[in-house]
Amino acid sequence: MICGRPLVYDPDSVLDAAMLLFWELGYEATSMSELLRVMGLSKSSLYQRFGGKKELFLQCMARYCQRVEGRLQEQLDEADSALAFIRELLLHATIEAEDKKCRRGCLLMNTASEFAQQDSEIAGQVTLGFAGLRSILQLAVQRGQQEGEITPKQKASALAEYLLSNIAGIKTLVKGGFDDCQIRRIVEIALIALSKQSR
Amino acid sequence: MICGRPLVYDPDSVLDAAMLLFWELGYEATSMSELLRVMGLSKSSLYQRFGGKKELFLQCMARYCQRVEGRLQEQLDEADSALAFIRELLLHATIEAEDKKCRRGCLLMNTASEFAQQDSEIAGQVTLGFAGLRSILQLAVQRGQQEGEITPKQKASALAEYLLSNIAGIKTLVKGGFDDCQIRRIVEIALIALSKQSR
DNA sequence: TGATTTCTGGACCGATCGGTCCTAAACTAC
DNA sequence: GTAGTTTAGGACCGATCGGTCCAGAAATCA
Repeated sequence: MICGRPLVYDPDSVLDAAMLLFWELGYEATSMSELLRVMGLSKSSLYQRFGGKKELFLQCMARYCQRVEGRLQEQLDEADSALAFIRELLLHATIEAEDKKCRRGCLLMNTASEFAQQDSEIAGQVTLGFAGLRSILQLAVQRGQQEGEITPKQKASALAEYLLSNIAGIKTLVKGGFDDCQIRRIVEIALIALSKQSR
Repeated sequence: MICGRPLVYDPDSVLDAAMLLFWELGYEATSMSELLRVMGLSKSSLYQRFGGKKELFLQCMARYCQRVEGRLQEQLDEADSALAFIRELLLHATIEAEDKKCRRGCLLMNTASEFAQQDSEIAGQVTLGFAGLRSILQLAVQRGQQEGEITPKQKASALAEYLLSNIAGIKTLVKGGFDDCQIRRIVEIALIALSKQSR
């Protein structure tokens, strides 16, 4: 049995702290020294446990995606109707749009925007994250179609991608300074395309 | 009359070079040394003429917004129908979605995403840019309503914001790796909300 | 020609970047 | 106890960051 000096920190919680900082500032604007500060551990501990900055970031991304997907799946399961779930999801951005400061948006969207396709590893993680969200949205759309609240005239996959696009767009506008009233108006229009009367 | 040594560079064209680099890499990931390289001038010239990195960036932003707004206004004026103009605008992102590399998106959206509301000067420039785009989109929607291709049941301003959101969302998905077929499907769904039959 | 003005090239600056490495501490197994 | 193993702290690294400054070049004006 191999067992040396025990850790004095909880790997999960320090990873959460790092995730929050990356989420708020973005990858480039986050320095290792700030990460060390919020994670509360020494340089050698960070490098030994998590690798370098990029590796740490990838772990944060994976953790973020996993957590978001879990939460959404849960909310979808508990929702009275799939359409209500989708509306709440789109309206979620209004929370950040109400108070001005600290609009961190969505780590996945932020990363897609910051890196585009410049780094293959990060692009891969972004693709994974998008696929995860897309599949949950697709399930929601399919359920909505069965429940009769969403038009069956469009493929569920296409509507899911449309919704993903709207989430990304709304997050961007909130970051750009849009307020919650504007966002609410956008959401209501965005939902029109889902409605049964369309086309 | 005061007149010293003449400039050996064209201020407009070096500003364009800087704009392209910021556009491709984002603010944080762009270094002064790289800017000097692509602009082809010496450090003292850059600092004397454009101020520091942030001032240079703000000038690039302003130039970008001004140029984009001009181009869009022109295209709208020349368009056969306002709806056709809007469709083309949304489909514009498919160009970058066709070939994989170098997906720089839109400098304005990128900046909104990178800075959120963290820097007041930059946030102000982003707000200005959004307002400019919004007003052009609103003109287009109004014209489309007059032409009978866009529903009069929604306010033009709300539809304009909805379109802005969709542009932002599509740009983000393209950066995240979506291909042109997926984008085309999203655009067609996004346009449903504008159609006269809706609601 | 000389004075004045402006621009250019690059030396130079402290600070910070991400990252390595070495020593000591804390634990288990024997 | 001692050996073996893993963690923690922090000194230290070269590179690069954005930015300043100064000497000299190139123009106009007297």
